[in-house]
Amino acid sequence: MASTLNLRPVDGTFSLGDHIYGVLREAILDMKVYDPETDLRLDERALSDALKISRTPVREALVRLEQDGFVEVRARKGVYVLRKSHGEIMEMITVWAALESMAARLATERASDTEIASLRAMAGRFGSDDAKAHIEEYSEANIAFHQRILELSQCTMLKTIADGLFLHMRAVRRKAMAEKDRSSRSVAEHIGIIEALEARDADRAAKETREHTMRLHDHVRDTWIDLDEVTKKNAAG
Amino acid sequence: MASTLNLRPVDGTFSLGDHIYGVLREAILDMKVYDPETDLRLDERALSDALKISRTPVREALVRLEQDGFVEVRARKGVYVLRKSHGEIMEMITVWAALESMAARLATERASDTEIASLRAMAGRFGSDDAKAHIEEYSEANIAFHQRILELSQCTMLKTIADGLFLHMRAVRRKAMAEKDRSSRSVAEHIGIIEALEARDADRAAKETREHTMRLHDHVRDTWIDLDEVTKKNAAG
DNA sequence: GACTGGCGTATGGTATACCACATAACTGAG
DNA sequence: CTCAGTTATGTGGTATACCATACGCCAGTC
Repeated sequence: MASTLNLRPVDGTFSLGDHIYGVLREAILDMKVYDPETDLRLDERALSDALKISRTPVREALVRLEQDGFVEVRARKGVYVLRKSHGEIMEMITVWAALESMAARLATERASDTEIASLRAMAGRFGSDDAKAHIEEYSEANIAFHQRILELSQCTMLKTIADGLFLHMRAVRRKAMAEKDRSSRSVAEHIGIIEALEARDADRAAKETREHTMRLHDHVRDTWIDLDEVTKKNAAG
Repeated sequence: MASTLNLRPVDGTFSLGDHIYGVLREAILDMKVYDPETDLRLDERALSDALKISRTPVREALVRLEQDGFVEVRARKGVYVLRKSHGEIMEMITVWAALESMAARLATERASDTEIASLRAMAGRFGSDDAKAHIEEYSEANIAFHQRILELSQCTMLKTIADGLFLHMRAVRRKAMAEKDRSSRSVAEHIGIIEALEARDADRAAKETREHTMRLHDHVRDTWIDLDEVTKKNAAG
C-alpha cells in the first residue's frame, strides 16, 4: 500500500499475564519486605479487582513468581511474599560469586581491550569520597560494574542467572550497603579486577572477582540482623 | 469409622497442577527431542483430554515448564518443546562448571573426612574397563558423583541450579557420553578431584573440578552434530 | 492459472462459576 | 463460663464457556 505507512511490527507476544507478572514483581521488589509490620499476604481476587482483570492472568503471574522464589502459594491459605532467610542470602551471594568468577575468567579470553577499558571508566566514576557521599548512586554503579563483567563473558546464561539473584538482593542491598567504609575498599578491589582482566590473567581475574564478592558474603554474614524469627512467626500464621 | 482404615496423612500440598508439571516434564525429557522426525508440538486440549482434567492445571504446568526453558508457548500458535542449541548447551556446561567448582571449594572447608571418603567409593565403583562396558550405568554413577560434590558444599542453591541444568542435559548426555575413551579419563580425573578434596586444597579442588567439566565442554563443542538448522526450521513453522 | 478475499477451524488467552478445604464466628448444651 | 459442634466466610484449585487471532481452505475474479 502506501509506502509511507511503515508501522510497528506488532508485539504479538503481549498478554495480560506477562504484563501483570512484571507489574507484580516490581511491586514486590518495592515492598519493604523486611519491615516486620509489612503485610506479606497477597490476595488474588483483590489484585484482579484492582487491576480490572480476571483472576486467570493474575494466577499465571503468581505461578511464575512462585517459581522465581518471590512468593509462596499455600493452598486455601493464601499467597505470601517470601523473606529471604539469612542462609538463603548467604547462598545467593555464594552462587553469585561462582558465576561472576567464571565470567571474569571468560572475559579475559573473550572481551576486547575496548570493552575492558570501559570497565575502568565505570569503576573510576566515583572516588572514595564521592562514594561515601552518594551511597545509593554508588550502589547502582556498583551493580552495573558487576553486570558488565557478566556481559563481557559473552555467556548469556551466566548473566541471566546472576540477574535473577540481583533482583532478589535489591531489598537486601539497602541494608547491607549502608556501611561507609565498604565502598572505598570496594572501588579499590574493582580496580584490581580490571587490572587482572587487562593483563588477560584468567586465574587472577577469577580469584579477585570471587574474593571480592565473597567479602561481601562475609560482611553480610557478620552484620546481618537476623530476621529469621520474624519470618518464622509470619510463616506460621 | 472403621479403625482399620487409616490412610494417607493427606498431602495438603497436592494439586493437579503440580502433578501434571512433573508428569509432563518427565514425558518431555523422555522424548527424542533431537530426532528431526519428532513432533515437538504439544496440544493443551489434547493433554487435558488425555489426562481427564481441564485445561487450567495443564496450562499452569505449561507456564512453569516455559519458565524452566523446556517449552515455548506461542500465542494462538501452539506450545512447542524446545531444542537446546549448540550455544545453549555450551553455556549450560559453563555454568555447571562454575557452580561445581565453587562447590568443590566449599566442600574442602565443610565436608567431613567420611563424606569425602564416600566420594572415593563412588568414583572407584567402576574400573576403566567396566566403564567401557556399561556406558549407561557409568553415566548415572558419573552424574551421582558430581551431584554428591554439590551436596557436600552444603549450599542448597548451588545444587538446585545445577540439578536444573542436569535435567536439561539428560537428552544431551545420550549423545555426548557415547564416546568410549572419555569414561576412563573421566574416572582418573575424578580421582584427582577427590585427592584435592582430601588434601583440603580449596584452590586445587576448584581448579580440577572446573577443568574436568570444561573438558566435557570442549569435547561437546568439538563433536556436537549441529542441529541448529533443524531447530530454526521448526521454529519458523 | 494465479491471486484475492471471505470464511471456517484451531489455538492460546481470558473471564467466570463452582468446588473443597481452612478458618473464624457463632450457637447452645453442660 | 467453657467448650464442642455448627455455620458462615474466605481462599486457592478446577472446570468450563467464550474471545480474538492465526491460518488453511475454497470460491470467485481477472
